[in-house]
Amino acid sequence: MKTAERILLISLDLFNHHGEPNVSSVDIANELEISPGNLYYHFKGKELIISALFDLYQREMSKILSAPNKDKLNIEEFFYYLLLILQVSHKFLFLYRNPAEISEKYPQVSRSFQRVLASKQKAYAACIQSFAKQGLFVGDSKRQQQMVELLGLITTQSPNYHQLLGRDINDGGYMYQSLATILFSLAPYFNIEQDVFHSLTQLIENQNASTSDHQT
Amino acid sequence: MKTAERILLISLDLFNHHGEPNVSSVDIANELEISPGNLYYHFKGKELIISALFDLYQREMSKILSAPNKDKLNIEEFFYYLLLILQVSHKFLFLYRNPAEISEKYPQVSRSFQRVLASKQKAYAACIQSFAKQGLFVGDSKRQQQMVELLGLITTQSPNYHQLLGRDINDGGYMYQSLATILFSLAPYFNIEQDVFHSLTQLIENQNASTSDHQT
DNA sequence: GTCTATATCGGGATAGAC
DNA sequence: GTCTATCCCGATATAGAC
Repeated sequence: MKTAERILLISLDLFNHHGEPNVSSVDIANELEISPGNLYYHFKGKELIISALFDLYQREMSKILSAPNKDKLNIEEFFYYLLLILQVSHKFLFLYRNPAEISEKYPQVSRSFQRVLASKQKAYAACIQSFAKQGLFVGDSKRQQQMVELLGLITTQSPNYHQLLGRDINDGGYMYQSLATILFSLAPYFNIEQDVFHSLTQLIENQNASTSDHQT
Repeated sequence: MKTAERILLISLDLFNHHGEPNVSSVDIANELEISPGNLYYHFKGKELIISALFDLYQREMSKILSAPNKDKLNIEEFFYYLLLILQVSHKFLFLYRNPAEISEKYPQVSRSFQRVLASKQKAYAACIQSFAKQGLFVGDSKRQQQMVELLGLITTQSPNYHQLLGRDINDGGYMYQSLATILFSLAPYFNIEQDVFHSLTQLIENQNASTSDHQT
């Protein structure tokens, strides 16, 4: 593997685990067992590493966002869609962790990030609207908007929340808990058969159990 | 006002606005128009400032948490209770912003913080349980737990969420939006008269409007 | 209590040899 | 492409005068 690529992968890993500000260029170089000088040959500063990582994130996220045919989405597809989004977000966790700092230190990245998130919200809105049209979601436009807001909150902030409470988030088990929470909030507004709801619940719980065996 | 106290107040303000890691001791000294040496006379390092601030937070928060008589809580009281919690959290916003970093740099504070949050979750659970006993909340214990989880997520993470989307959070207007979101998620599981629900919605919206006139 | 001056340290950044 | 050596700078921390 090329050095430049290795740098990005290791940096991503370190940023996700320790938080971007806690990782210095020297840390990255040490972890790779190369010299700081060499690191700077490939990326002239942490800022460039971060924007390269952000580009990766952006590409992966927009691929997913544009994927579903939102005209006749069903509920299982929707939850799978949410899971994909959670997984990409998890892969680039560090971006979600300190909005205040990112926007102070890397305003460029921050603005692009906000655009990505805005299009994510738009995609959610499209999904809910599609459900409403199909008669699956029962609620006026204000409630639809509330639902979109709640989806955004849960999908972007649940890792922070779990970490705040001191839970281990590295294994990503929190993602299934997030899906369960979404299902919980969504269900009352949803016009779905009991067995679909039930099987979806089971599915999420099983996944959750399989990743969280060793948690508190 | 004593210098030590002034230091705490200014530090709190700077931390909340710019994020703790972006504020150096010199910044604090400059803002106060005192010398760095003088600052160190009062607090030997940022760490001590932070734990002093945390003590203030802890005291204010536990006063609120212990306040309500949870035996026969009504819904209006509950929302007022939530508002108080949101307000204290907002006052000490910086604590909520970077769980990863706080826990790496100040493990002591981080652990105490987790204890406070745990007791907050307990208080939510007690409220929901009380509602359930009064027949106001309709849902098995699993749903009650989900509700507690969602309350925790919304009340701790909504400022991060709004900031992530680039919204201005300094005026605290997001708090009413959070209450609206909570009402939205809670309502379907709640057995309340239409007019109570309606007046509560109105109340929250009016408050929201009065703070968010100048927002996007 | 408050100041000035200074020491120390770590991260960011670059030059030049290999 | 990679290394070593070095520089710069900002943040932390302390000593000693007033």
